[in-house]
This record gives sequence, structure tokens and C-alpha cells, in this order.
Amino acid sequence: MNTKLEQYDPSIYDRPSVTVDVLLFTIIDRELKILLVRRKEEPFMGSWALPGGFVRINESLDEAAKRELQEETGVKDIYLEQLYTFGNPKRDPRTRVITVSYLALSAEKQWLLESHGDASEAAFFSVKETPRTAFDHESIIKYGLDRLRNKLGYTNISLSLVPESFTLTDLQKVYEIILDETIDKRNFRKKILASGLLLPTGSKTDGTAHRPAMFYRFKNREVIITD
Amino acid sequence: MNTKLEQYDPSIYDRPSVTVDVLLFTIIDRELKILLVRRKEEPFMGSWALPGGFVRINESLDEAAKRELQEETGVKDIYLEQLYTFGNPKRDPRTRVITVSYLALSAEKQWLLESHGDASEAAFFSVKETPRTAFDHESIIKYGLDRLRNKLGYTNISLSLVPESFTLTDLQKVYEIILDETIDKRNFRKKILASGLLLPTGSKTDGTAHRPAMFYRFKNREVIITD
DNA sequence: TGAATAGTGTCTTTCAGACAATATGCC
DNA sequence: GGCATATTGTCTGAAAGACACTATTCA
Repeated sequence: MNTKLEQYDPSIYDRPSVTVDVLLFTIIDRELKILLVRRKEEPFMGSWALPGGFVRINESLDEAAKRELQEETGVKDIYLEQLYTFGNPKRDPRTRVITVSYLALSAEKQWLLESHGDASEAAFFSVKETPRTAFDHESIIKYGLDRLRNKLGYTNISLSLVPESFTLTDLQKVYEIILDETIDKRNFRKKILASGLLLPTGSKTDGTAHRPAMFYRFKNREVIITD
Repeated sequence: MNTKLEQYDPSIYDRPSVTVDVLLFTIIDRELKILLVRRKEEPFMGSWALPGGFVRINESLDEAAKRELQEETGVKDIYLEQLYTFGNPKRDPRTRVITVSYLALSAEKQWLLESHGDASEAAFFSVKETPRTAFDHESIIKYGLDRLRNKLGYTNISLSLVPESFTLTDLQKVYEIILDETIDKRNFRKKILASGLLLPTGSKTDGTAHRPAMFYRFKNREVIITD
């Protein structure tokens, strides 16, 4: 590119490999679940692991996370946020691998793992009973879960876990499932409505054997960026 | 190590280089300052940059940050926390370099840059007037500064910026300088004392031409880990 | 009218923020 | 007494949390 810059050659350094790993959380059957894939290679061949892989030389970290998730699971167009970088020299028994972890959230939607070629190799697990995983992925999951729970309190991150339109009871369940605790209905509604993030859509649930519920949507579908 | 694991060779992937960069903030002359070093190599030779360098193959990221800071500036034994990993493919004009940034805090203390061999190549700059820097270091600094300001509000991170023993006025100044705003004295004292983080030492300032002030110290010298 | 869920209001406590007068030590 | 900084309390408004009854639809 610029010839003057070429005189310095960084290849003289031993370089670690760099991967991205994605923690995709979603709610299925009233449980918070995380997506894991079965490894097809050593080390830990056959073990469950976070979807992820090597960062390519010309893509950003965000792009790598997005690509790996899509390649391994068919999931795309979802919320992604960088979490933390894990770099213990022993975390991979082969060689030095540094991994940048990402938090991804999705409402249980149209995408189905079955539609993807490698579907049989990916599955959702309740965060309450994750299997043994490859590498240090268990501690990465723990870290991501803590972050998710924290951010729920001071951001609008929950919008990524509900469909376009939802009732307040739906939204409350998302909070209860993630935080693993019950919430007072009146206080929840007061707070969430006072936040000004929601708008009533005007339509209501239909065909229920009880009082219909108002649908709401998020005013802004972008996650507020805060740390 | 384990022969079975060796059959998979990750070296077939093009690997990016990985560096750490440290944002060392400290308060000098009533200003929040950041430590920069002058680059001795291309690219950006002669420019100011964050202290940092390549991660070695057998050290953790935290260790690399600690080592680089010590090597380049002589500073050691200070608070360090991982911030964020920057991996835009174009951020380094030579080749692909991913950098893991760290936040470091120190009370202005005994360590002096002059005592270190390369002292003339390191200097503190007010965050209000940082010079042009190499790479994307300006945006990294901005990110770190935001994080520092945020964490000041909900952690005891300020303990890293005051000496063992200090007056409430001293501590208030730390907050005012970092946040770049004045704080009501009564409200600050009420809040900080109510937090339960401080203990009066029993001794007072001495030899001032006015009422002496009580010294306090932090109950716990460890930074509470929160995100 | 019974079943099931939606929807709502009050009280208390806590916390943040605005605001000014008194206390202490030295000269 | 004068100067300089330390120390302290009240009021108000906002938000959080505890808590129970009424409303609506369908079968």
C-alpha cells in the first residue's frame, strides 16, 4: 500500500490465532437457552461448544462473529455485541488461541436450525443445564449470562428477545425468565411504560377465553449502546 | 503435548497479529491525564501512541498489558482492567493487527517516568488536549474515558486514583476532575459516606491555616468488579 | 356466572439534588 | 477578629417496592 511502511515486518513475532465465539441466547418454551454446536474437529471433537471460528485476515471482529454464526447455524440478522476477550495461554490445548466473545440475542423466530445443512450438529440448551463444553466455554457462558442480566436493567436490550409486537405480559415473562425471579406485575408495567420505550399498537389479542391484552412495540428497534 | 491433538494444524490460517494497548489515566496538577509514548518504529514513527505492544505467545492478555506498561514506562503494580478489543482490518496500515485495550489507573505516586531508561519518550497529556495519535488510538482513548466516567458512578474504582489516606475534599476533586463538572459538597459527602466504602482513619490534616480535615481510607482496596 | 388473564392506584421508603449556615484552626 | 476550609441538615421530587382489587372476554 504505502511502500515506506513496508520496511517494518511484524511477522517476526510469533502470532497467536484469533477466534470469535458467539453466545446466542433466546427464549424457548419459557426457558432461556443458549445455542451450542457439536465440534467436528480436534481438540474436543464431539463436544458441545460455542459457535465460532477463526477470524479471517480481511474481516472485522464483528463481521467474523456474524459470519461464523451464519455458517455454523444459519442464523443471521440478529443483535450482536462484543463481550470480552479471553486469552489465557492454556485455554486451547493445541496452541495459543485468543478468542473474542460476542453476545447475540434473538426472538425465537422463523429461522430454524433444521433449515441449515449442519442442523443436526446444533442445539439449544437451557442455561440451567448446559452440558460440558469444549475449552473454557463454560466460563465464557457464565460471563455472558451475567452481562445479559445486568444490561436488562439499564438498557432496552430486551427488544431483541421479543417479536415486533407483544403484550406487556409477554415482555414481563422475558424479564422473569432471564433474571430467574418473579416480578410484581404492577411495578413492572409502571416502570416499563414510564421508560417511554414502548408504544401501544392499538390492536389486541384475539380469541382468548379471557380479557384481551393490548399489543405494544418498541419505539426504536435499535439497542441503546451503553456499558 | 498430546499427540492426538497435533493432527489438526491451525497454522493453515492466516493469522492476525495481536497487541495490547494501555490507557493509563492519572491526575496531575488537577487535570486528568493520559500516558502516551513516542513511537520509535514505523508506522507512525515519531507520533504519540498508547503504550503497548505484541502479545507474546506464552503470556495472558493481562500479563502482556502489565509487561508492556512496565517496559515502556516503568510503571507497575497498578490497577488494570480489560476494556474492549478493536479489530478493524484497516486500523494498522501495515498488516492486520487486533488490539486488546486496557484501562489502568494510578494515583500520582513515587514512580516517575524519569527513573526509566526511555523516559524522554513518555509523557502525560491532559485528556482535554491530547495530541494526534498513531492508529485509531484517539477513538480508543475516547472509549476508555467514557468507561472511566461511567464506572466512577457505580463502582469504587476511584480508590485507584487516591493515596491510601485522603480527605473527602481530595476525593471529591477526583470526581470533579474526571467528570469535568462541579459537585455539591454536601450531597457528595452524604452519598460517599452512605456507600459504606470509607472509614475515617482518626487522624486529621495538620498545619493548615484553617480547620483540619479528617482523613479517610477505603475499607477494601480491591476494585469491585462490575460491568 | 365462572374461569382466566388484563389492567390499574396508593402508600412507604429510598435516593438524588437544590440549597446556606456553623465549626475549627491559624495568623 | 479575620481568613480559609471543614462539616453539617432540610426540603422537595423521582423512582422503587410492597401490596389487592376491578375489568373484560369466552365458554
